Amino acid sequence: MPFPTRQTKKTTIYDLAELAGTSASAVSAVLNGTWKKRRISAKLAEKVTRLAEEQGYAVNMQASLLRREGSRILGMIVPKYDNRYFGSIVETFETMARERGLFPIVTCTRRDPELEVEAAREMLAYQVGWLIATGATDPDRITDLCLSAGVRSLNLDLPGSRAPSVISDNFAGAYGLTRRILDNCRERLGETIPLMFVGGRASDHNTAERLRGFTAAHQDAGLAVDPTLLLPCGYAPEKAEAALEARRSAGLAMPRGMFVNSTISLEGVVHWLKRAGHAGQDMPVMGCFDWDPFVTLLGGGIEMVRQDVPAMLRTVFSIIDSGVAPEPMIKIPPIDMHEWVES
Amino acid sequence: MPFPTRQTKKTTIYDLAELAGTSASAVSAVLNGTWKKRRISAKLAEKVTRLAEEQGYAVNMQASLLRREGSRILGMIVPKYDNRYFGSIVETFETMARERGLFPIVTCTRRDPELEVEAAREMLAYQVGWLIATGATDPDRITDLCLSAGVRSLNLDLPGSRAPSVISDNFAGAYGLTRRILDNCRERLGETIPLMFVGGRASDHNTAERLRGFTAAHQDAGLAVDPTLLLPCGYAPEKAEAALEARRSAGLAMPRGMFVNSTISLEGVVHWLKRAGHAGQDMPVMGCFDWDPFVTLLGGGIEMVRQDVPAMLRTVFSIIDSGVAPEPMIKIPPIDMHEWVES
DNA sequence: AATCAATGCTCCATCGATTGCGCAAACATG
DNA sequence: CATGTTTGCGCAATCGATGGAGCATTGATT
Repeated sequence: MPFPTRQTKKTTIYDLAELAGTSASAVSAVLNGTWKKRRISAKLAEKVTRLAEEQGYAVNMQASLLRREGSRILGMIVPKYDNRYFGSIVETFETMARERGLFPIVTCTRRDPELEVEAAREMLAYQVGWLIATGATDPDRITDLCLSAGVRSLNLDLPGSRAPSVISDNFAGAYGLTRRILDNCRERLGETIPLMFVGGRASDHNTAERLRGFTAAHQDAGLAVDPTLLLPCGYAPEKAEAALEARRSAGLAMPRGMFVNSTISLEGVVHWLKRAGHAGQDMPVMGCFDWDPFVTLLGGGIEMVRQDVPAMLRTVFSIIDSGVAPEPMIKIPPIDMHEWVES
Repeated sequence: MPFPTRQTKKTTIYDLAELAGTSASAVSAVLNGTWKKRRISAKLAEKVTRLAEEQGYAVNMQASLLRREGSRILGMIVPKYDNRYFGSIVETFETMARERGLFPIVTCTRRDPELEVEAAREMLAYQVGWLIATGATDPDRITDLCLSAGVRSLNLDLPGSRAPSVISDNFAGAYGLTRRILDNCRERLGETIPLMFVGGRASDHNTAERLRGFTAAHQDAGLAVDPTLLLPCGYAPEKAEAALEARRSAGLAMPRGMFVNSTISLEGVVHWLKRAGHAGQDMPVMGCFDWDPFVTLLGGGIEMVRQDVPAMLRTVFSIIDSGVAPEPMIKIPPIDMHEWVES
């Protein structure tokens, strides 16, 4: 059975004006709440409101925004929806935008630099008032687009140099995480050993900072970082898996302690460990920069760092609300997550 | 250091017209590609294009869409971003919309019926051409809103009665999953026993269908379903955990086999199992309706059903492209996922 | 009764892009 | 040279909502 869907004409304020026997501007005033200022009687207001309800009227935002001055739209671009971190960023962003009567538009760019720029252009065409570039591969390119369109922008998660940036304190987070992994090594392996670092892009700021924290923690523990153990192979699970597999087929030993740079990389790491038979007692001592509930439940006492999304977005919105950022780069301390360990 | 961001005026086609020494309509024609039809010379076209580039011009979609007839915007509402299923729905939706030159707007309603309606209204105000209601608690309410606004709508994941619906074949998926769990019971426990059913809402179509599949599989295995083991307690992890804890404190025995109705419920279940000390050898034989990579890696041989998101969205877009649905409810078979088991 | 203020609304320009219509100029044809 | 035809572009109305300005009523005041 075919199932066509009719396409009726939309009700406008002119239709309502006709039905109510009044003018379009009166209807407009009633429906956008300025009717008291414009001295429309309560009686007419009620009548119009009732008619609007009956007719299922919805204001045409296109027309409304065209006429109004400032845009009520907030744009956000985000790399992926496949992990809890970005998922909660988007969810929190939408909630906070709506609390302010703003309309959030979010779009995902799949870590594709071309798509990132394309999406930013589209958002500008839709007259966003702000553009939040989350985890962008080239934040400054987006900032430039926004500047030339007269739109304010912010960087989130990954910093840029030409717009205010709100990011995690990656150095401190990585330093603490590394120390916790090393402590676990001492406890479980009886010795501290240089850890492997897997995942992320060496070119991005966050990975660089995390490597710096990783290195500092090693030094403070009296350990030298083993450069052959640094594998910033990208974010996709397959990349991490391939990097580990390459090491194995080169005859290199399995690392006994690991710092994994995201849950999405961890996915590849754990998969490889299972396939390679290192999943049980033989599992390395691990930590992950990012949080996922199932990782908590994975066993093996994996340490995690949970980025403080609510604090990050409170900061983002305080900048949006005030129009001013206190400093060009704001670092939010992440939260240590100790895995619940079987007793 | 304060970090203010300037807000310059936006370039319009009138600005470009002035710079190029031509009219706004010529500029418009050049920039929207209709210039050949309107017999604008290639020379002028090139000049305008160059100027637009230089000035960082972006069309004002508000104005453009106001004048144009059909909307190029697709709206989608989605309950949550906290699991792989909805994440991939959104990602696939955005990708496929963009492939068609359409602009996707997605918003998350946190399973809140009020917010759902509110979000739908907002989408209508933004003149979406279609509204895809994903996992809506009250799809028909949204359909009605759309109908009265003359906007076409579709239901995804959870069906409604007044708009075409694209959903998973929940009965078949649950039937197969239940059989697989029962098979694993025979293998690991030496006997097949009635399973527990945890998570979801008894009132929603999917949960009802899955319960039907669950029941049919029990019958076909010669087992009676134990009604005290049916716990459709909602989707939040805490709900599942609380339901299990309530059973425990009532002195009821731990089930030895479980059908969990979503990864998000599984999160609560696994957490409870760990806390209650049932995580190791004592872990029940489990299956989950939905897929998550870390669950694959969790151990314990958890069977999963992965809903076929690409197929579901291909179907959605074939309806959007053609404007016609072959039938009111289209069921997409989900995919069995067998956990990789340690050898 | 005349004046003034308050009340309750309407008129119309405007936001930026689109598009039907039409008007010159260039060119072709007989 | 007169009459089409093509090329190249501009004019002005339009989409729906908004808000400044202004115009009738009604009521209050002296």
